[in-house]
Amino acid sequence: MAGGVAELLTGRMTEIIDAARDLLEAGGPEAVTMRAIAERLGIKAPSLYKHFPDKEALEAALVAAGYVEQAEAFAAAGRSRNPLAALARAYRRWAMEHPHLYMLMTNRPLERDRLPDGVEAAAAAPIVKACGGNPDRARAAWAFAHGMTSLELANRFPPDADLDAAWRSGIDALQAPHATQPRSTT
Amino acid sequence: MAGGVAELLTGRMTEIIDAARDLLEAGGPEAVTMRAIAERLGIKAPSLYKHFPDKEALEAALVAAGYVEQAEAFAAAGRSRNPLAALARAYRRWAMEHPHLYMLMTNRPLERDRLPDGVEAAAAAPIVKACGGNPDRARAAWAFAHGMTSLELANRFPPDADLDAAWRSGIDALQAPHATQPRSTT
DNA sequence: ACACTAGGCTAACGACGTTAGCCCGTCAAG
DNA sequence: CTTGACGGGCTAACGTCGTTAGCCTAGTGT
Repeated sequence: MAGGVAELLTGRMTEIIDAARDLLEAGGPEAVTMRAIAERLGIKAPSLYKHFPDKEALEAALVAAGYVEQAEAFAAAGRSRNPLAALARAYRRWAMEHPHLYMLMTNRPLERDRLPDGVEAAAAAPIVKACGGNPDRARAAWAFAHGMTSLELANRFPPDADLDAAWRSGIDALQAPHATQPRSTT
Repeated sequence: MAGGVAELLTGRMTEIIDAARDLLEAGGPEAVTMRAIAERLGIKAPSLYKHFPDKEALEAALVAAGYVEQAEAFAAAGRSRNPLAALARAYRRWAMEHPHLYMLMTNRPLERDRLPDGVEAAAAAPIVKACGGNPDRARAAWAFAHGMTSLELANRFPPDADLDAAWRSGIDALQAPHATQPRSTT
């Protein structure tokens, strides 16, 4: 059984995940209840446990599907010229189109053994490439994008903030163009 | 009415918030139940509703207290030379010391009218100052710090990632607009 | 003396995740 | 055919959660 969670999804499982996702995107996280998922499928809540051991496992599958979809959205942007800016746009865009799913994917610890291996790494790969393979800078850029996105979704910026300008400012700074000296301040 | 939530806290209210906070820091968010808070105070859960209209209001008060405390921790760092780096260290440090509270403060929307006015702004002010008053760059820096912190707390970085290096890389890039070395031979 | 109020209490409701146990259809092996 | 395993439904129920209704008591201002 090694492989952990990388088990294949039976048809019924994907139906369940789709139902959960519809509820999530329509009504936020508190709309995703076992009873509501079941009702949407015309079955009763306990039947869901024939397919997933518990709600957390179901959510983990939802998150995994999200990462796959996200990775697809990023792949195209990664091939652009000025890939960092394009990726940032794609990142923000995807999150704004699926705000609740994005938060489910990033908020809270969510132990990694619930996720198929490498699913996160695949989504992150284009960013690393866009940072010229510098993993520290790539993580910084990822953190910046996630931070902007998370704060925007959580409504943490003042209403008059110019978020486009903030994104530009950050991307601009984090670009790894000239003067990529690891030691800059003497 | 005006003033919103800026009402003063009666003695009993701060006791309740302290109890909630103890539970939060000790057992994570799901340990914070109305019954558990009450038990810690030697009373019963419904009595809490004599002091807070609902659990969300109680959590909002907890979050507000967190912002105040955070702002205090940042104030000192803001007065350092190289304030951006010092603030980043303080930011990360505070979050690591209060991980659950930090997540409660930043995750999920949490409508702002629950918070006393300006409590967020006060915490953000030193960052703006450290960015030479450039608000876009300040927001980018804030987002970077929050992103790094959030991803670290959510266990999103691979175990072998050098987070100190990533922080350094980001701070370095975001420092001042154009390679504004503090003392470049002026 | 009396009413008001702050702040406790018990009982209970409905929604939630979850478990136990039953049942029925399909289908391969005898 | 019969049979037996099993996938995938079902009902009933449990314990926990936030929350409400309604009662009671000690202190206080008039």
